[in-house]
Amino acid sequence: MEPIHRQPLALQVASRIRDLIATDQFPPGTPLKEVNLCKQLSVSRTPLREALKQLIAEGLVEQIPYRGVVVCNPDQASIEQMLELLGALEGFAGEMACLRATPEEIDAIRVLTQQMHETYENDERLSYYKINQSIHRSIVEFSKNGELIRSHERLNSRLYRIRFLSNRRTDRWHTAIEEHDAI
Amino acid sequence: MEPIHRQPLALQVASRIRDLIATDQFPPGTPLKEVNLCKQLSVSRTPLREALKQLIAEGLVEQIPYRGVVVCNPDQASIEQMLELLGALEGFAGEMACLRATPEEIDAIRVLTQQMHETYENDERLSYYKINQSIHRSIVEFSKNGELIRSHERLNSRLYRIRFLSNRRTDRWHTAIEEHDAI
DNA sequence: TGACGCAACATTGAATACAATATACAAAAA
DNA sequence: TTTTTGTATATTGTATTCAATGTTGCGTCA
Repeated sequence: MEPIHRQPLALQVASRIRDLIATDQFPPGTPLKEVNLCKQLSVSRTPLREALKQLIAEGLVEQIPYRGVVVCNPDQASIEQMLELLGALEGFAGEMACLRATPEEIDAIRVLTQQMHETYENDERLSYYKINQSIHRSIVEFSKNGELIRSHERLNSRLYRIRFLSNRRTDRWHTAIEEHDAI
Repeated sequence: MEPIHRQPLALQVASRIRDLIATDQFPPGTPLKEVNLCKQLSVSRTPLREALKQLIAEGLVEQIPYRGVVVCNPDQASIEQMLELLGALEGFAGEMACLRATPEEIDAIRVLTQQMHETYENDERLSYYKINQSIHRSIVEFSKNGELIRSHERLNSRLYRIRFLSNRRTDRWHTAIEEHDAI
C-alpha cells in the first residue's frame, strides 16, 4: 500500500521560497529577512532557517554571516558556466538514454516533439517553453541514472528563472525546433 | 585585502560530520541521534540540525520524518551511477582543461604524475591514493568552470569512503599508472 | 564641515522549552 | 501461547528566548 507522504515544514517552506525565486517574485539581491518571512509564511524561525540552509546548499541564495541571506545574482560568467555544465550533463544524458530508453519512452519524446511543433506554429510561447523543458527532462530521466537526474534537476532549477526571462528576448526557437527534430 | 573567513557553527559541525562519515567512523546505517551528537560535539541542537540539513542536501545522509537521519548506504546500483556520472564530469572537465589550462598548470599535473610514479614504485598506497585524487581534482579545477568544480567536489566526497575502502581490495593501479601517463 | 566615537536599534546565531510523533514494552484478551 | 492494545519513554519537529554581531544615526571634536 502507498505510504503517507509527510512533508516536514522546512521542506514545504524551502519549495515555496524556491518557487518565489523562480517566478521572480524574489528577484536577485532580495534580502531574505528571517522575521519578515516568518510572518509572511506563518512559521517560526527554526523551520525557516532550516529551509534557508537547504537553499544555500543548492546555491540559490547566499549567506553572509550575521548579515542575512540574499537571492543570488549570478553574473554573466557563472551563467555561462552553468549553461556549459548543463549542456554537458544533457549531452551525456542523451548518450545514456540512447542505450537505455525503451521504445515506448522514445515514442513519448516523439509525441512531445510533435506537441511542441503545434505550440510553435500557434505562437504559444509559454506552452512551448514548458514542453521544451519536459523534453529535456525526459531525456535526462531516460538515462536511468538517478544521480544524473538529481544533478540536472538542481542545476536546471537554478537556471529556470534566467532561461524563462531571456526566452522572450533572445531566443532562437526556430532553429531549436529543427534541432529537436534531428535529436 | 583578504576578507576574514567566518565559520558559523553549523558549517563547522557539518564538515566535522562529513569527515566522520568519510573516514568510516560513522559507517552507513549509523543513526545520527541529535542529542547524542550534541553532547559529543558540545553544541546545541539548533546548529546541529542545520548542519544535518546541509548533509541531507548533499545526499550524504537521509532523513525519515520523526525517525531521524541515518548515514546513507548506497547500493551497488547507485554507486555505479555515481561513478558513471563522475566519469562523465571528469571527462568533460578534461576537455575543458585542454582548452583553458595554462602551460604552468599542465606542468603541475606532469609533476604530480611523476610523484605518483614514485609512490607507485615504493608501494605507498596512501600517498598514491592522495596524489591520484589531487591529479583528478586539478584537472577539474583547470576546466575553470566553478559549477563543474563544485558538482565534482560534492560527488567525489560522497564516493571518497567507498573508493578508499575498495582501493586496497580490487584496485588496478598498475593499469591506472599507464592511463595517467597517456592523459 | 568632516571624521570619529558612542549608543540605540535591528538582525542573525545559538540555546532552551514545548509539542507531536514514533518506538518499546508490558498487560490483557483471544 | 500469541496477538493486540495501551502506556511510558525516547526522539524529532516547532516555537520561543537569550546572546552576539552588524548597522545606523546623532553628537562631539578637531
